[in-house]
Amino acid sequence: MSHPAASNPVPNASHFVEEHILADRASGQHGGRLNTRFPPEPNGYLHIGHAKAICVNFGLALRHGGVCNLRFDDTNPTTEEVEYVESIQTDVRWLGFDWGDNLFYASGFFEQIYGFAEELVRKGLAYVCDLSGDDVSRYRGALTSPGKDSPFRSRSAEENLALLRRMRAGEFDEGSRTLRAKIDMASPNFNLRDPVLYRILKKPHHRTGAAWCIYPTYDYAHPICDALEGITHSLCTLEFENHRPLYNWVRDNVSVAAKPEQIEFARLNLTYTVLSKRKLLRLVQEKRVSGWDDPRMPTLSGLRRRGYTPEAIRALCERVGVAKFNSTVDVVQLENALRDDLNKRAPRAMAVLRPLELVIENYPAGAGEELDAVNNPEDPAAGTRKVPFSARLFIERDDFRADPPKDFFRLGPGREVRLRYAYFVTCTGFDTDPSTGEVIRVRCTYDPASKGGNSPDGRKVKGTIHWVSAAHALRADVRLYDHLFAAEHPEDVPEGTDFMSNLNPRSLEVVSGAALEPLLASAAAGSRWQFERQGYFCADPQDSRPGRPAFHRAVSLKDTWAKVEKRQGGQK
RNA sequence: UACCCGAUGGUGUAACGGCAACACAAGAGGUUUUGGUCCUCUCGUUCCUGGUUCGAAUCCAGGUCGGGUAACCA
Repeated sequence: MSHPAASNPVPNASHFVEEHILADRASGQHGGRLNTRFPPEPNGYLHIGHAKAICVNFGLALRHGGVCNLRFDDTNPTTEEVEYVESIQTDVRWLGFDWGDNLFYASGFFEQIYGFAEELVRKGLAYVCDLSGDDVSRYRGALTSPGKDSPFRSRSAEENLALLRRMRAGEFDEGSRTLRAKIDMASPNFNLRDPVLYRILKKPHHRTGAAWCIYPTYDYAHPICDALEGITHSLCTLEFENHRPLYNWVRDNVSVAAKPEQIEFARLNLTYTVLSKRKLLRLVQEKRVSGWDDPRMPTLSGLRRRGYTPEAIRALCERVGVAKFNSTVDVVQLENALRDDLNKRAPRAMAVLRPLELVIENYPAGAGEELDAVNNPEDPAAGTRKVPFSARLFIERDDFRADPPKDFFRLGPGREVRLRYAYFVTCTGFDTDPSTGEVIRVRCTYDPASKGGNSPDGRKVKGTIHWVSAAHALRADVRLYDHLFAAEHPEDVPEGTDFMSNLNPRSLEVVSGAALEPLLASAAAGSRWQFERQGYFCADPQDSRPGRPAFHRAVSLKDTWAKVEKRQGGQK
């Protein structure tokens, strides 16, 4: 029977899952209700891939007056910890979603899940199997050949029930027995070749403590939790497609009233990034990053610390869409979503990352003044501020060239530029370190008539550069980041190596002694700024010291000049 | 070799049998006190072959290519 969605397109649906749901509601499926769920396993921190699942599940509920539950899928105590339970809640809230009272744990249903196991046993649909792990997998058969029945498959319901109860009571060793569904050892779908429902795990659980020594598997527990919570649409990723028949088997063979349906969609992949909890855990454990919240990590805590906004992440999730094609999104999409958001909101400030002294020879020594600067040209309501100016400034080392190429618009001998919000200055010369040849000071004169950066005589300059008064500069440490991985697809590696070999050795550059405009001394922890002409930066309390703040560069501004220069370099 | 799923510009998505659209990237130009922002323009014989139809990205058949699946992980 075809689904209503197939023959009756639904307007206002932005993707196939939404279309499916709207069709269900229109036809009265699930009593017309919508209840989704986000079911993380608390064995790691949430990352940008989870953000997509969160946005899809919570977003759908929000848009259509439904409910989205947060459920911890904590059926395997060997890898799960409370630290993760807490971070996951923090991250989901930070992303901007609220589960209200609908917080659940699979472990909260353990008693009922077990009860359904006894039901399956009584119905002759499950049996206790004494095969070892190796034998279970041997009996399962291969891709092209059917499996064969376990010798324990035909035990009586009474015997199975007794055995199951003894399993629960802890009478058997870990790994010595399992409860298995009796389905079809010859099924072309491996998931139906008598899947394990319960295994013996003599491990304490972070919520149920020592109450259990048998734990249900995902395939068995998940549909039951969904049904018990009244989930209508159980959304998951593509690799569970083959599990759907098993999902339905469990749902239909235990006495739960609800009939949730599983729908699969493609997970998010990003270039220059790995998104697997196992791999991220390795980066943390092997100390290739400073922790789960290292600003280079694709975790939500890392992105947050880096300066990403929840709005930008949600915008990305909206833009990538929901489909069944396994794709990889260019990481510049993420970066661009942040630029988009922060361009509108972030206050501007001037910050010189690599200071080079600029002396204005005709500006009265020892004098100074305060100049007006616009806080955000995109937002007039943000107002203006005063910036201190004097004869000795710092400018960006990159903004001066002793021998500038033709299309370099910045400062060079004899050239005139605008100091943003200040004056036009003309370079009169520069001093070098006699031993190294390095430029240590640039000299110039200013035009008093150009105060504020205006040119009353209509004179044009191609370049406008930022600056900070040397005497007023706030010294700070600034961390510049590049992709954590140097390869576009980090998992594409030659035989014998793994994704770790693609780590980018230059993913972190610490610039110490940047010169910032004094205003930044009051930057609140986590506040985000645009350092003019450079990028968006976030104040980090963890790395700051008194009088010496630290900033992370969340993302650079687009840099047309860098592109031009690179192209010219490539021509040579 | 079995089963399941998929295929639309460089990338990610849209189209619901009727002019292939949007975002990003790339390129060209314009505006600009950020080489930012903003604006304009350029960039596709919809994987192939055949069929149904007045008409196919869409429906059908066969193929090709890609992904997933043989944990007591989720």
